[in-house]
Formats: sequence, C-alpha cells, structure tokens
Amino acid sequence: MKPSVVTIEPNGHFCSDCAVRASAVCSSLDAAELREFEHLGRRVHFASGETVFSEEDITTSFYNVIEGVMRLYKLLPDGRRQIVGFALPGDFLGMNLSGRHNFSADAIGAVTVCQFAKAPFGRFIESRPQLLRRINELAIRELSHARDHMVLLGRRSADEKVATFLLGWRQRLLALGGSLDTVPLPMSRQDIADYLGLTIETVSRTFTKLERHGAIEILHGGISLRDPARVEALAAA
Amino acid sequence: MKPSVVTIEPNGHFCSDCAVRASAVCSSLDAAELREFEHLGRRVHFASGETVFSEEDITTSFYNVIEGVMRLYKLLPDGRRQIVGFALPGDFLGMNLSGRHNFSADAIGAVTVCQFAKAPFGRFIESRPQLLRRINELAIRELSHARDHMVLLGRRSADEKVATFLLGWRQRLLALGGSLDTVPLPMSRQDIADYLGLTIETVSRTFTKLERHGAIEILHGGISLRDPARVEALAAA
DNA sequence: CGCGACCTTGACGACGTTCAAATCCCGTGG
DNA sequence: CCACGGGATTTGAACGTCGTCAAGGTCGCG
Repeated sequence: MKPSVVTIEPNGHFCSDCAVRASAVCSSLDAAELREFEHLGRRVHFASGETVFSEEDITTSFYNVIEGVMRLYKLLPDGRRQIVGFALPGDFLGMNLSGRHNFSADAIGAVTVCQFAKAPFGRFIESRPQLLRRINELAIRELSHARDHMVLLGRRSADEKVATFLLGWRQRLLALGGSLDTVPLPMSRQDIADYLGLTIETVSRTFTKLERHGAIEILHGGISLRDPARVEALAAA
Repeated sequence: MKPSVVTIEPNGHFCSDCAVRASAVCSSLDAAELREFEHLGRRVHFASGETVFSEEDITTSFYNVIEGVMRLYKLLPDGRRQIVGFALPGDFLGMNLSGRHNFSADAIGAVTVCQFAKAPFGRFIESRPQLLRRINELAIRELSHARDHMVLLGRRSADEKVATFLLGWRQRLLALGGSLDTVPLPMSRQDIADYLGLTIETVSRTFTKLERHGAIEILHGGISLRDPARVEALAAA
C-alpha cells in the first residue's frame, strides 16, 4: 500500500540456481531451454503490502512466485473482500482468457517473483508443448483446490473452517520444506477471515477456543499444533 | 439413482454433425483431425439422476457434454453436499492430476456425453498441442468461474446469492442460444441450495420474496424475469 | 384416487455478525 | 530505559440472518 519501491535485478540471476526450479512451471524445461528461458524473466521484489497486479488490469505479465507469500483476492463493489487463495513459491500467476487479471494480488511480507512479459512468454510456449502441459497441470491443480475451497465456504462451520485452514496451510508449508508442528501464519487475522468467509472476530474467537481446548497454542505470527488429532477431528475431513 | 440404463450408440454419429462442435474441446481440430478423433469417442446416454462418475473413482474416461445438464458435486463424510458447478453442452469433464476424479457428476434430466477412454485420448493429445491449448483454455475459464463462485459463497447474502445465480444461469443459457426472460431451471431447489451454500427452505423463501416484489415469476421448472433491473440490483454485481 | 417427491410456509433458535471497548504488541522518540 | 501511539487482536454483549424442525400444499404418476 505504501508508494511502490520495486527493485529490479537487471540480470545476474540464473534459473539453475532458482529455489523453485524443481516445482515451478520451469521444471518442464531441460538445461538448454532453461538458458533461453532465463532471458525472458526478470526477478522483481515487492515490499510488504505492495500490490503486484489488480483485478481488471490488462494482463501484461505472468508471474512465478520465487519467495514469500501473496494474497489473491476479489473485491465486491461495496468493499467486501474474498481471498481466493494464498500464493507460495512455485505458484504461477496471471493466466486468463480475457486479457485482464481476474483477481488482485499483493505481497504479504517481502516477495520475490520472476516476471515474464506476456508476448515473449506466449511465443516461447508456442514451440514447447511440455511447458504448456506443465501450465495446464498447475491450472488443474488450482481448480481442484478451488473446488475444495468451495465446499469449505459453502458447507462448513466456523470451527471446521479454521481447523481445516490450519491443517491445509501446514500441509502446504510442509511440502515446501517447513517444520512439523509450529505453523507460521504470515497473513493477518483479517486475511484469514476473508479467506474463510468469516469475520475477524469469529476467527479470533475460534483461535482462542482451540487454544483453551489445548488443540493449539497461539504464538506471535503463527500457532503451534499441540494436539493435531483433535484439530483433525474438528476439521472433520 | 435408478438402475443404470446406459445406451451406447455403437457408431453412426459424426463429429461434423455434433451440436457442440464449435464450442467444445474439438473446436481446435481441423476436418482431417476430426475424422481421426471421431473414432476415439463414443456417445453415451444417461437417464435422469444417473451418476456418470463419482469422486475418488479412478479416472478411466473424459467426457464432453453434448446435451443436457449435469450437477458436479462433492460430499462431506457426514453427507453435506456442495455442488461445485453445473455442466452444460460443450463442457469438458474429467481432467485431474491424481488419476482420480475429484468430484462426482450426475445427470439432471437426460444427458448425452461423448466419452473418451483416457489412454487413447492422452496419446491423441501428445501430437496436438492446439488441442492441449484448448483444454487449457477451458480449465482457465473454469478456474475463473470457480473464483467468482468463492466470492459468492463466502461474501454474499442469501438474496444476493439467489439473484446472482438466476442471472448467471440465464447468461449461460443465452450463450447456448436460450431465450431471453424465461429461464428454465431443470435442477431441484435442493440442487440450487447446495450450489449456493444455503438450505432448501432459504432458497424457496427467497424465490417467493422475489416474486412478491415483482422481480420474477415462478413457473413450473423455471422462472420468468419480470424485472431484470431489480434482480441485477439485488445481485449487487 | 392416493401415494410420494418436491416445494412452500411458519415458528423458533443458534451461529456468526455487528458494534463497542479493552488489551496487546512493537516501533518511535523523549 | 521507559513513555507514547497506532495497528492488530481479543473479548464482550446484543442483534439478525439463516438454519432447524414441523406441518401443509402441489403436482405427477401409477
């Protein structure tokens, strides 16, 4: 939200060193392709709270998250917000059919992305069906998550929502090499509420309730899973 | 739900005559490819209420909806249901990464699909990047709808949900060549409720309220939009 | 005609929201 | 080192929307 202080590294970075090399779209490219691909993207840094792109903006770039966490959200005209997902390293953002982004994205904490101009990226894909296949895989994975989240939003109670969120978030961090039972929550309570279709008060109360029951411990910027089994029972998978 | 009475047309159908030729995945194929493609799919009919595939089933086929309406849904262990979408002619179903379907699909009224065995379809795609691109387009379109629906489920009131649903459903039918202000609703009230994250009673009450206010007229198997502007205002786009 | 599925309507209550205030936490500056 | 200030979070109390439970109505079909 503060005035944009975007840093662009002119070059001096290499895909082969990239932290998300194995999990991102680029995992579909071989060494030779990667060298060519390297020239298409530039690393860009965003400070906490900065907006990377907004809903309805014309799409000029695609983004590969390298580091940090982003919130992806849509706003109703009256200001109500729904967070449609959190992006983590390896996630690929910006695909759409309309030529405009269909959600907004901003940085939660410091974020590094690999930014690709739309046209050259599109041209590069033309001749690399395996890259297209990889992008398609990521889209299908997102779609599956989106459907799971619809179930959560439409059919689960507040307790279930929060418990399911904590387990799912932990699972994603584990897949990226996180720790076992201390779960960092870089997003605010308001973000969590807007993700789960609740109010900030309900989220706060539910956290407190879970803590009172010995299921979790509330820490600064996260929680500790004291009784994973109990949380799983609440999530009622 | 009744014992399966699936009819398979052995052959005698041609893609070139297909009603969804222009809008479905196959729109990406030229005449020569289409003749080859023709041998991969077979038309299958399902009666009202029959299940085409179930969540967690191993994926053996993909499906192209030719005619009719299907509900796509997920169930929680205790029986709560969330409908994640309604499929109409031109929709392509069955893509997933896990090798298992991640939702169930059944026919609402009589349905005709074009069914493709997974393996040969996969092989056919290998050498047709434009078909892959088309599939990717459909996935991205679905993703965009899914995000819109998350906003509806998480952040809209019952009135807004119902009004938004009516307008969106009408829009989809219009795109398929439907009529202007009489909107057929082949799905039950329960289906609508499970799609909107409401109960059947709330849906029914909201319909009645809209009718009392002169916004719609409730018909058998559908509604008539008496005052589209009023409904749009309620939807609070 | 009568059964059953689907839909509507009403009364009531619960879960989550709203509104309000207190508390915590951390960075800043005296 | 500690006081201050502002944002985020927690807590409390009252309220309202929507869910629950129950009854009644409508329609199609055997």
